[in-house]
Amino acid sequence: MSGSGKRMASCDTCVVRNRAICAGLNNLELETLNAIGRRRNVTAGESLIWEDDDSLLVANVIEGVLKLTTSTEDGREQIVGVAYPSDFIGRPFGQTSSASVVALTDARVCVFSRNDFDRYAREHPELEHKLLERTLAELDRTRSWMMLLGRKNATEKIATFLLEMSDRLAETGCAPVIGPAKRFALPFSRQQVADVLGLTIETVSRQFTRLKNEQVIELPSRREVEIIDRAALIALAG
Amino acid sequence: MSGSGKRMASCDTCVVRNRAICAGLNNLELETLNAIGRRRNVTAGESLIWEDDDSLLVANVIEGVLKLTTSTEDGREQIVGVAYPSDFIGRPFGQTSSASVVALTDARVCVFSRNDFDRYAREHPELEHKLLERTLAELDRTRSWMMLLGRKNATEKIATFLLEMSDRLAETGCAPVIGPAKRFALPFSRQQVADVLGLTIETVSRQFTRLKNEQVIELPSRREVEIIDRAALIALAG
DNA sequence: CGGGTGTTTTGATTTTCGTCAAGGTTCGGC
DNA sequence: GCCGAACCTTGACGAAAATCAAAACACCCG
Repeated sequence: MSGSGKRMASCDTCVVRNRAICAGLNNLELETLNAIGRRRNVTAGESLIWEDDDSLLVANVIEGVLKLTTSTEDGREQIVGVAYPSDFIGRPFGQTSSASVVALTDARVCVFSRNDFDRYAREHPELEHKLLERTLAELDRTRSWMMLLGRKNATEKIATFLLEMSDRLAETGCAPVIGPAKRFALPFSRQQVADVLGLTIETVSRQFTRLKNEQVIELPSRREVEIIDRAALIALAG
Repeated sequence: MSGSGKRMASCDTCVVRNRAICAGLNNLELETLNAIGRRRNVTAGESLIWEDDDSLLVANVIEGVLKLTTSTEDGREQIVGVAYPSDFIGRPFGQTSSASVVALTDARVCVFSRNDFDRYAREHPELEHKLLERTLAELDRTRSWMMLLGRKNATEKIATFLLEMSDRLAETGCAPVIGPAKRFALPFSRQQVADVLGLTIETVSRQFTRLKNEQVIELPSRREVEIIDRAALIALAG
């Protein structure tokens, strides 16, 4: 038995084993990684990392959704990223983290101390490569979000957001879903949607209502969205 | 002689040799890298990479400043990044580039075909590591810019922008400047400042005028800025 | 040096979204 | 099933920035 006590369950059974940055490691490498990490459950609303803290942790998301946020002193908040299963979170390599990480749903993560992880990564180029690819992809996504924040109006923001949600949440589903989700549960409150899009909660609410009235979407409950007219949504996304 | 014809001048004399991702490579490694890259001059306004193109190139900036932009079909533009000497540009590893790259000033870059670079990088973990550190830093910067785009008002945006310019341009100077630049030449037109901040040119112009009237800055010419009251600027940046 | 072009500034007006305020809805606990 | 708290929606209003328009300025080139 490699693990004892609080060490994590074997990576063999990990549901993100083939999608996270640990994909491609052989059994021996995986065992070493196993030895420095541990599983942790985070309940919705709980913080995993604080802004400007020394960023002691990095982690892989196994299950659930988490938000990355930055805020100003006077309390304005902006969500700068969203982490889904198999995503990597935290800031390796010697900087303090520029964002806090808070669970939006109950979540399960596989955490490492930053130091342990840094050391391990430097010894395993294949893992660093995976991390690099992931970071480049995240940078691309972030940049296209800048376009949204800087140049799109409220309607375009909401439409773009709903389309992205429908794509991202489809990937997460257990069944091999073909294409984007038509109906899904939002992992965000209205305020959090506002914090993603750089809007106020009132504007978000009004836009949702408007899209519902125009039969573009249906809102079966507060947290659920059904896309009725995807083409219209795409047109509105600009 | 390793190089013939259009191959680049030796990296030995490169001014960013110790700051770019090639720092830390030994002479042999550098020679191989030398063999797949070449120097290129880009004049102000010229494109190096087009949005959604197959991104055939990656490059290191040797001298000058370049912008990374994305645009919507209807012509709205957002500058999503700015590259200074020693920065890396382009999208390695198999994706199409999500932004176009255009020179703001005359610039000199050291370009590689994406395929050559990818192959070389995978064989040189030390270089991949440098690239990873750089990408992580860029992601941090981009995220703090999202905060600005989503949650700051015009005054705060302009103040933050001027402070960042003063820091970034100081680093670039030849002399070992201590601290941020008090006076500097903007590499951006008013329209480009607007495209960085998600504002219109008129709003940018009015904010500049206002800061000048309030004696926070001086504007010796269209492209020059002098920071008179840095503390006030910091306070305004929010 | 002067004229033409493109850029920037300034002004007037409109639009969008934020703010403030009140009323509903949902949900969990007792 | 009722109560309270948190969350969401709606409305009226106001402020900030966008838009539209025109004038002023810088710069290039003959």
